[in-house]
Amino acid sequence: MAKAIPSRSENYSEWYNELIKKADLAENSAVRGCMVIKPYGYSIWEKMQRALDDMFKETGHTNAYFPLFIPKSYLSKEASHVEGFAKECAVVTHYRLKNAEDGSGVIVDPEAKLEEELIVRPTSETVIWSTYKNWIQSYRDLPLLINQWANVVRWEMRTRIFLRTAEFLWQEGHTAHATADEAQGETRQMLDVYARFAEEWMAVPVIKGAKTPNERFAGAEDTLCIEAMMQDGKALQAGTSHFLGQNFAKAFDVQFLNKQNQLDYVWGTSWGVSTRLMGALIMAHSDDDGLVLPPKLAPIQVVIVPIYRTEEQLEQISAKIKPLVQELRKAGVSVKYDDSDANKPGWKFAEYELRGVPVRLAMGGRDLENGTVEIARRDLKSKETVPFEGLTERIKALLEDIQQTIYNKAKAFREEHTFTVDTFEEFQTQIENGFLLAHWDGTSETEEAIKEATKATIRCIPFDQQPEEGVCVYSGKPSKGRVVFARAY
RNA sequence: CGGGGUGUAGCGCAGCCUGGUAGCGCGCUACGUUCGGGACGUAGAGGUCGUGGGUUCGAAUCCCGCCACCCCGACCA
Repeated sequence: MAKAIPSRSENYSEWYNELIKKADLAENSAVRGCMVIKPYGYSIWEKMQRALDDMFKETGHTNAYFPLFIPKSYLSKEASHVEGFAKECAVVTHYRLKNAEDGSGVIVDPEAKLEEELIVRPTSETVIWSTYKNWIQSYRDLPLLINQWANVVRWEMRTRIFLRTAEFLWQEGHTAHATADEAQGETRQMLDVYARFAEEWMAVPVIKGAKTPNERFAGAEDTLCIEAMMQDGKALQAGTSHFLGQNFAKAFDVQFLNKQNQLDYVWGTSWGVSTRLMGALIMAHSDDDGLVLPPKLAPIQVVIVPIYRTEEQLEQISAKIKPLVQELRKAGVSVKYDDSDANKPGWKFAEYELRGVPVRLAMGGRDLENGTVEIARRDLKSKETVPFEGLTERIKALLEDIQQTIYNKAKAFREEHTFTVDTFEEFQTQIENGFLLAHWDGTSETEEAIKEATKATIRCIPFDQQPEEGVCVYSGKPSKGRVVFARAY
């Protein structure tokens, strides 16, 4: 069998790039740093969107849409926000083109300069809070719980498909509340939603925690995150939820009359996950033969391949398979019967493995005689011959088992690659291998120094941190608990 | 944005050093044989050699600019 993609051990990032191309998920576009998400990849994203959107609705949010363009003056209203994003903004300066006089093509019409430049949104806090000002007068208008699905642009220096592209798709929730407590509750609630989505749908275990002040979102009082481990031991920030305090309310003058008839600024949150989740999904589970998808997000959960010599044989097989396909669909299983004559069975097997289809059935002459079918699972690369009867129930159970098995595998991997370290020497050798739990003195200086020396950052101060007296792995100063260090994407 | 590398058919590559008819494998088309792990034979189709200049009788090949991608840094979801 021809090797379709490089192995993870040979070259991890080449494996990642080739896998994305060969599995038909996405490709680079003609535009620097921007990707084309292909139909197969996009259908995974749609499944993610659907599940997340349902969870947002269940927690009381509604969707809305705000403009792509942000007046330049809005961005500068919140001081630390503009500082965080200024270096990576695309700016619209003109609104018209014209034919060049030398006939060389079209040029920007210098006559058509905008009075005020427009920023292509890198995130929408500013345009949304400027709108909320008009929507909120009273505590009766609160809480305001809104989400939008959108694209944003951040002019990154170095891009990687799905993980960091100049344009990416995401959702951003923006909420306003009457009290700090309520906003903090919302911040935590949405982080929990993200964690549940990552673990139950993506089968990716995550660590929930808070960012250090250094790593906080520009304009936030507190940033919560979920962190996942990839198969090279590096961390990927999979979602963030920010408590904005009254920062944006003050910057955009969003005040309300509370029940005591006093004027006060509202409390805000924002939270988001992006197409970066696609990168997490790929890197968490896939192997050297291709993609491994959790059944809950797989566009095709079951593929059925007939094996035949003659037209008659194919007809006999199809006569058995087609009712099964109907039955599976009725049971909510997405299934593809690949009876195309274009490729041979062996080719199809390899192709669907590359695309990460969780379950494959094969039926040939032998099975016709015996009333059996061959059933193979992608995650373990195992196969067995089973009776044709009762297949629907068997497949439903198998899909659940695969979902759980790949979650358990990813979790076991993370545990095997998480180390408790107490000396800086240990820290420096073990940081190659995964996550480190180490004491930290709580200062930005130490955090920076460790980053400088090891390229590792504090991924989060975990919520489930055990109170434990200790000394900082770097400075030797006192610490009250261990934080998670790792190299990150 | 700094350092290194790559760009030739849909994909993977050779040719470039030493300028002179653009090649190989896979894929594609047709027909036949095949079909339980990426089949085989025969006959075909497919190229502004990334792009713009320059040198030359002549440029994929030599020189300069630009663009894109990959790897390593700094920055970041």
